[in-house]
Amino acid sequence: MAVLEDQGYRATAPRKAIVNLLEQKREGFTVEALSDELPSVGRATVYRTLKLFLEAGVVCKVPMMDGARVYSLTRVDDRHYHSVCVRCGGVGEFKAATFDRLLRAIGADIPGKIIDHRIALYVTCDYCPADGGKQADCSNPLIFQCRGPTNDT
Amino acid sequence: MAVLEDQGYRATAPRKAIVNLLEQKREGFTVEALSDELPSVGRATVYRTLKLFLEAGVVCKVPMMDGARVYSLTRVDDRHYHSVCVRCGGVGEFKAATFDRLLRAIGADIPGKIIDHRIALYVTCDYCPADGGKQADCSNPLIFQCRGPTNDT
DNA sequence: CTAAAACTTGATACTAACTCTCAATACTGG
DNA sequence: CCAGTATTGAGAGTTAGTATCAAGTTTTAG
Repeated sequence: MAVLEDQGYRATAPRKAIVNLLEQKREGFTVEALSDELPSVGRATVYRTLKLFLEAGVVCKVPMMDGARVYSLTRVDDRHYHSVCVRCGGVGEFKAATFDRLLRAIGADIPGKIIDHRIALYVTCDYCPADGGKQADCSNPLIFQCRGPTNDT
Repeated sequence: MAVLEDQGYRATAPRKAIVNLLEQKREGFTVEALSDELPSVGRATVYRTLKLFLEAGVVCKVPMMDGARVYSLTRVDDRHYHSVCVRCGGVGEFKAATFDRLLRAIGADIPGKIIDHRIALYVTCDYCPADGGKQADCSNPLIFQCRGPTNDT
């Protein structure tokens, strides 16, 4: 919220309501679903606000395995990658120095310069009830740290 | 085309027309755009055919930087990654053993099992006319081989 | 070769997911 | 409190894609 105010946006009631709801969500969500949970807020406003949040970095847009794209609250501020559990739907964020380094290395092999990338991993997380229980039952911490095999720091 | 017949589909005129057009495309394309270029083929058929081609592995669905998803003819048969030039729009395919290996390693750091991934790199390719000329002028080979830094084979 | 069966097509209707418009409302600084 | 700016909500409009179904093709059995 403060992030928005820093950028000159107002902290209005609808926006607060949305942030509030976002903070409780471990799964990615569609704008439509969010809107349904906030009948007091107009659909257009939810769309507008999410777009605003995306630009402000408050949320990330994450591709699902079926190609659908959902939003997810940003938990790790700087450059990170996403993992999505196909069972509980939890959207995790992780940093991976190795990935970063590898991207640079690959950049050297590719006839061109890498200026951006899109990376998402689909997983079955260890915290899911094995019986495929609901997302709410999953204690996945959602934030990981990956060292990778060649980390030498 | 043969791929389709192997799977029991018929090689009909519309399908041939579509494959034909695809082979000339270096850029990713939307179904809509393709359909415009094939006025003799119904829109629904183009959609159906592309979906069929996607399942048969004849084309890939590649995310653009703005989130739009376009199709692109498959040039490398087995597991590969995509690079998209943001200038010429050329969709390249490359294999990267390092990536594969790294994914496995990261899998060990993540509390869960990686079952799939989505990776795309956005580049400015070296073959583009520096003045940002058209895609047609770009001689990007579209297929690369990336060894990466830790390749020991 | 012929006819029935199976597959494929095209036109159109329909749906989902947004975006746009604009009058009404809420905030803010002075 | 007031004027000016930002924000909102409702609904119309757009875009991309799916569903339906009668008509046309291709294949297969005879």
